[in-house]
Amino acid sequence: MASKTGDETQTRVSASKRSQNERGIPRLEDVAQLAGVSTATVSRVLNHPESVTPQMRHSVLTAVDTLGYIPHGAARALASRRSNTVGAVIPTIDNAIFARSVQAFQDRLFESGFTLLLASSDYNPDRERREVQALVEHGIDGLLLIGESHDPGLYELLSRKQVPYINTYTYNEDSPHPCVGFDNEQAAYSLTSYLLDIGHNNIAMVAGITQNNDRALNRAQGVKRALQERGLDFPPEYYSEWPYEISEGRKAASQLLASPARPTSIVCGNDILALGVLFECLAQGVDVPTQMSITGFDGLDLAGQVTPPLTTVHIPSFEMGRRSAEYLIAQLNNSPIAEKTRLESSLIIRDTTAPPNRQ
Amino acid sequence: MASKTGDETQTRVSASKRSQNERGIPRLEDVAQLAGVSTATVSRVLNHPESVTPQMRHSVLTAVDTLGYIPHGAARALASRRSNTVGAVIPTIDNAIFARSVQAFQDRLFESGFTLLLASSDYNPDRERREVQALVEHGIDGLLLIGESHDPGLYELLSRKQVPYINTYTYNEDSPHPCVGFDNEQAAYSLTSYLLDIGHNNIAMVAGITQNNDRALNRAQGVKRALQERGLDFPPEYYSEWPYEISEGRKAASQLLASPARPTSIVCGNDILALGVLFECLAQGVDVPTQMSITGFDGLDLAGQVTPPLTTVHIPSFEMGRRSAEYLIAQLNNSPIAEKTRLESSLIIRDTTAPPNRQ
DNA sequence: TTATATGATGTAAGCGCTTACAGCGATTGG
DNA sequence: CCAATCGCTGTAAGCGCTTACATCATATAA
Repeated sequence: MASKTGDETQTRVSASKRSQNERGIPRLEDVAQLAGVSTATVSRVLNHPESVTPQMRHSVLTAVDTLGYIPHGAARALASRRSNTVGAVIPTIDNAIFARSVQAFQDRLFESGFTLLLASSDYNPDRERREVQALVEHGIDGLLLIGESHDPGLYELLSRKQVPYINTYTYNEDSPHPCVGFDNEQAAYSLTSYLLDIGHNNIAMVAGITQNNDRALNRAQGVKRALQERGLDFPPEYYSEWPYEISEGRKAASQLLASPARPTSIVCGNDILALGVLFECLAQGVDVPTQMSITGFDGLDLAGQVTPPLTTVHIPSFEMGRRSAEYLIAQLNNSPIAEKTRLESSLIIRDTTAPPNRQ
Repeated sequence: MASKTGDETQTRVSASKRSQNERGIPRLEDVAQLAGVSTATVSRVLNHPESVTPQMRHSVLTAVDTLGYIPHGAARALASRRSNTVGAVIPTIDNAIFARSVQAFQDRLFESGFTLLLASSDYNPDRERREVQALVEHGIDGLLLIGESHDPGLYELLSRKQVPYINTYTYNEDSPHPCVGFDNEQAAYSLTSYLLDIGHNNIAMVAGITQNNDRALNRAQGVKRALQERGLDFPPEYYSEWPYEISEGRKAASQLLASPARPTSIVCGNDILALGVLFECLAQGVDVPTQMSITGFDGLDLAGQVTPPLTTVHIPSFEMGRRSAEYLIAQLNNSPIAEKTRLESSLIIRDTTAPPNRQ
């Protein structure tokens, strides 16, 4: 009866009921037809298998299989108001640290049936807003952002569209936004304090570009606070900002090394910059750590492999990714979950730091 | 007249015409209402602005603006059979080389209005197939893949769904699949020939894992071919395969260095492995290049920054990403474009290679 | 002037799903 | 024994767009 082409019932709607899929791609209706059930039932076995008898389930699944049926995501999203897609906009894809977070984020999402839509903004807030808009248009159910300072239009967009989001790589008690991260300022403060404790009072900083980058800014602020607490400060030539590239780190170091009053240590905004600084020192025959102490930030694998291995701050990149996914999943299920979670970073003291060489 | 809630016309279809969007999110219909035009017109100004009078365009755009309207991607995709979304599945996100390609790929797509859906497979073909399936479900218009050897089910899926795709990081004249890439085998062959030419005949290889990785396999084959051409071959302990990690490269090197008959040079499957090998040699006091020559593959920035800078093969990662995007865009517009494009890699001789030290 | 082409807009039928609701047979309680 | 309940399945109304087609006003040709 139902297993034939049949569309006798004079529903006025279905003037167009193509008995077979044109274009050759099977639709849910084709599955229903082949299994001899209604489309509703097919939809149920696909989405709520427990609400259907085992034999139904079996015959539908068989039909799905023989047709090689693949659900049409857009149609599904339109009808269910859920895309099972989550977005992430990161400053750059070309950074192992973000990569690790994103990997963890994606893996956790995958477990729960979500697909990740990834975009990068190249550290440009305007581009970030546009990327977010594109993602929102594509119907993402949730969004991951790096850091806290974003274009106001971006936040407005999200609230207008009621898209749950999470800021990561940052932790700010007083922020109105949910976040999963660590305290960059505090971490930089501790790191600098360690340097001060072992006797350095001649500290320079090779910072990242702080404009539009709250993480870089907070790190620089943490360093300054530690200094000021001991009555110290940067002379102007001891503080500079650079893009996160090894070659930039080298340039920064070469400036500092050429300075009449060399610092005894260089704090860097991240490991990439620190590696550049280290390589330049080595190239110029400046011994590390006896003649120069160097610190990084991020805890890249690489930092532990170079000679001498780099003193740095390990940040919970994996955990941030995973927890961020969990936050969004919870939001989407209306499960309770903390709006902010603070993770710890830790100082890893290796061989690029030592007390200064008193002369 | 039309600017009011009005739905007097007794169309039977619209039993449900909510005069205003519930849930507060404006729909295209709300824009039409506010602008006093039909939904078709709004759709036109959004998608084919040239087909509409300037004043129409203006008033519609104004309405879009005041409502903060954002198109609903799923609905658009369903109606137009185009998602403006392109997928990419890469083995790992945690590799600067893929990152650069993906960046270029994304940038080019962005120019043409596409959004990138990125996934990673962790070098696992089964997972790759599942990721592709998820992407296809989400309605991607095209797909980028790394390498040529993929699960047969994956290829079948793509052809059944008629999704255009491109293989990259590989170039194979005889493949039935479209590709944009370079010849890994040939590049490895040239590299090895160079080593042979400067006098090495005691060459070991620290390869990547070749299972399910045609690039790694081809590189290993290229090395072997160069060797065999001169009547040489690997003794068993001179060839081994390792995951792409610096620490693995160190382990590999430490085995080789402990061997009774040390090679005079080590060819590595990629730069990461080579860096590990280099670091281990340095740590063990083996001078590079006088006591050991080392080569990498990929041309990471980092490779040129370490001391001594690494001899490696530069691969056209940026170009591959960009060209791949162009291939897919052309396919989607039915524009003519070559099915295969061969790009060049180039040998970069730096300071980790030198003639062997005759003793 | 009238017929015809032209260009801009409106009408409404879907795109392929999900899901509220209705229907129906089997079970259960009184 | 009948009504109420329960568990499963089917019916059909959308979800928010795009686009073929119809319509209408205006320009053009004859």
